[in-house]
Amino acid sequence: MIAIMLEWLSLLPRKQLVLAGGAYLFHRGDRIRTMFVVETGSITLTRHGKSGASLVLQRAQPGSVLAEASLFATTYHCDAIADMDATVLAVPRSDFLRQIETSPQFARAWAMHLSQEVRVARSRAEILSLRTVAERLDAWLADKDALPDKGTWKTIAAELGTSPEALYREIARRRF
Amino acid sequence: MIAIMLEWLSLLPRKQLVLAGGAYLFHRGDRIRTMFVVETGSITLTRHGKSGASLVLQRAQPGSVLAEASLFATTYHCDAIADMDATVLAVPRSDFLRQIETSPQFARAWAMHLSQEVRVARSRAEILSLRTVAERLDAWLADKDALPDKGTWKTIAAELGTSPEALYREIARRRF
DNA sequence: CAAGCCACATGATAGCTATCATGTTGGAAT
DNA sequence: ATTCCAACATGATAGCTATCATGTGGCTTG
Repeated sequence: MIAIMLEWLSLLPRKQLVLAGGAYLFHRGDRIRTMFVVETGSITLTRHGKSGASLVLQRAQPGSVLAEASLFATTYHCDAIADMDATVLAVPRSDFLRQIETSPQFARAWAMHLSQEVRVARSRAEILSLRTVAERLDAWLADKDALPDKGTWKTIAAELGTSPEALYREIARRRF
Repeated sequence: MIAIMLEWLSLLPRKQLVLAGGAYLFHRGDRIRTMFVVETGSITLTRHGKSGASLVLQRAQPGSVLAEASLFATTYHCDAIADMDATVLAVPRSDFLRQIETSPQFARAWAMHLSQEVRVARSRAEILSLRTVAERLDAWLADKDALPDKGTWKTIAAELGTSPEALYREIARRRF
């Protein structure tokens, strides 16, 4: 029942863009004409403040839709840069909007996608608001009900906002 | 341009529910028939794992829609409890769905609401993944471009996942 | 106007984690 | 089978923050 936007996009006219690592997909202020979905690699959306400080808004992995809110804006409010070599699918925004308006199934899939992203992002934020690695792992497990698979722990550590070492230690502590 | 779902709901049949602090609005496993919006007070959604560990999925303040993903599920996957005395508006899910299907404006408002929530939650998660209070405040400022108003610092501290004292110190440090 | 409360403020200390260093191991590739 | 690499593992240390304590000032309330 997990809707994959990539599949739905196969119904729409689209182009593939190839980006070298470090290349910009768009800049803040650019006019929005297109919706993007990451196919391979990864794209990071960053907002830069006046003071030079910056804030990551999204780390888009394969399958992720970029800047969902851009569907309803006229210009981008952030920069998009390829962290590594990447490919993205580009769908004209007008086609995307028309599809939402004319296909109830597509509109439903879009709403489900957004709801899911909200749920995931909120969970992550709540986990990260916990203070110790032990608490964060507990909370993560409340959502998964099983210890993470070996080979992926480093990734989980990043998801938990901690260092791999700290996670190794916490897991080791639980083997008794 | 900020869509307030509460306003849109005035178009739909709805009831007001009054909850005492500590009361459950729904339990995991309950059949979903209704969409809720918090009017006053606050409602927390919590998922409990087998091991006894728990994860907060959402802290809904006035104006927040509860468990947006429940629009497409048959039963709840979490518990909803009133942190304090609260009132919520209840809209039959069938009416909500029909409104989305029949009113393009409503569907658009719903999609905008979801996009906004995604953006906010992702930003918060990225801020919380930073290690020091200084970095978190910088990131927060990149989004706001101004120091927080006095009288709200405690709230900001919670948003930054830190203690009020730590935030006071960091702000004090910047007054030079 | 006095009392009370709450946010702001700052010092001291303990505790947890990031980081660096240094192995160990298991699987992939040749 | 040997090499190579990345994940897993664990020790030591420095640094940052949570927490407790204690104080100050402004605003509300009676």
